[in-house]
Amino acid sequence: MPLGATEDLLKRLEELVYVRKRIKTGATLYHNGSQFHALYAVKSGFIKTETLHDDGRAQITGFYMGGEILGFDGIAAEKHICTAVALEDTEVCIIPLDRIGNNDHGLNKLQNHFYKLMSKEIVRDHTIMMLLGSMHSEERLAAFILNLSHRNQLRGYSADHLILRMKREEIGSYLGMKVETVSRIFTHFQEQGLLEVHQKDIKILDMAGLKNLISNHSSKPNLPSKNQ
Amino acid sequence: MPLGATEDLLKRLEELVYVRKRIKTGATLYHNGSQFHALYAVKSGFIKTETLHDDGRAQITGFYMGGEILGFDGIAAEKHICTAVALEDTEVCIIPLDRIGNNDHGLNKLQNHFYKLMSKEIVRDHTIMMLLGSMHSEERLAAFILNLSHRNQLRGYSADHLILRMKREEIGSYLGMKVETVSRIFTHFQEQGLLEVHQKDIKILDMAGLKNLISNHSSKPNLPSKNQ
DNA sequence: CGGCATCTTGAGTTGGGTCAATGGTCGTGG
DNA sequence: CCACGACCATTGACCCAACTCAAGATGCCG
Repeated sequence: MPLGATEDLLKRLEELVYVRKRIKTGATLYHNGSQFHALYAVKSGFIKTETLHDDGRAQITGFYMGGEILGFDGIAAEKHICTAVALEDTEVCIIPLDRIGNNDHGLNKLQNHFYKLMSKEIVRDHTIMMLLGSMHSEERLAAFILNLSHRNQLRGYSADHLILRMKREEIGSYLGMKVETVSRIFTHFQEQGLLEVHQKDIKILDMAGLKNLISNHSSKPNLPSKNQ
Repeated sequence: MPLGATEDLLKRLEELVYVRKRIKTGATLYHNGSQFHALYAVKSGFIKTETLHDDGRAQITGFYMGGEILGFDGIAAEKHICTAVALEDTEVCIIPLDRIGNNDHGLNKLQNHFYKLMSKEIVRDHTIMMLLGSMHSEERLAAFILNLSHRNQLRGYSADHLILRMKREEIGSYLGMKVETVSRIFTHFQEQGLLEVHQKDIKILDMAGLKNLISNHSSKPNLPSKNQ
């Protein structure tokens, strides 16, 4: 989720909210069903959120890296509807939501910021719905890589060198496909000269080629619908 | 999107926000890319929102009926990222967002309500990601029908009699499948004695059977992932 | 160096897509 | 009131993208 110029917000938050928390690789920050207490801003590290279905199926709903905020799902019912797990040692800032409501200190802008953040999360979700609902596997993976690249860049890192924090299975869960498919597509992209892949170390060789893959490919399920 | 006991909020809004708007069948409330001005509460009627991809592909991201609020996607960048189209003659209340920010009149609770509504939208989106990412077509359609039924019930109507406001193609776009598949599954459900289908008029004959279909069926893409 | 987890690759199957034809339903005009 | 045409829904036959199952390969950690 590209947060853009949220840096100022984060700085202001740091002044207000000094409570930090460290989560070790594999540990959970909150659980599906647990009471909602606060939002969390990722300081460093990497977190995945996943929803569990009754029958055991899981869907990863998001990956969060430095500068991004998670936990918005918990506000609605005051309990979380997904589980947040650290994929590497991670440090978060805890943001109790009531702080945001009490705007005695001219924090009105903060409120607006939060509306925007939540809206951004909604926009992100719509993008993923688009991915899942109307793109082929190759397009989804290309879009995923490009998104990670973009976020890497926003955080001041290279746009064409990524180190994946999640395993293939998790990419698959996020993008709605099986591990084997993810793996095959990585191989394929490498054969096409789009990527150079060494396990979790990815170099983007042909950014334009990847982008092209998304916009030019033909449709899967749906055509534009001119209602009426 | 089940909004539950939002009735009181709507009532209070009505006092504040007397601006109404009527949208005829097929007309749009706002467009992809247009400036964000306000949120909209559906008074009566039915609205779909759809995102357009550059290459012409479309994905329907939501259906909104009486008592539900749309437009949250526009807050982030102050422009809408989807298009809202009325599927039948519809009346909405216009909710300019700045009203929510200015809480001189003890509207703090209103703010919190809005956080909750946005969070609910996020939760809803996660549910759909789950649908699209890890369920088979039959399960998706079953979940869709059950969701409509539930919302119908919340609004005081029958739980087992629905009149679909959208066409098959739109259901397909929302659920990530083609019209033909939607149609075949309706036929199949009818053969199974789960539904009685006459065009857009749907009677649910076996609610339990539909629910069962969702939780008991085996997985498609992903198994639970016990990280580490 | 061995054991375990993750990733890759292959072969075979299938759910759902494509294409094409038919059947309903509704609104409009003669 | 009926006929025509437009749009939508259904059905069938065929096909392919992605899944399943089954080895291997690779890498990691004790």
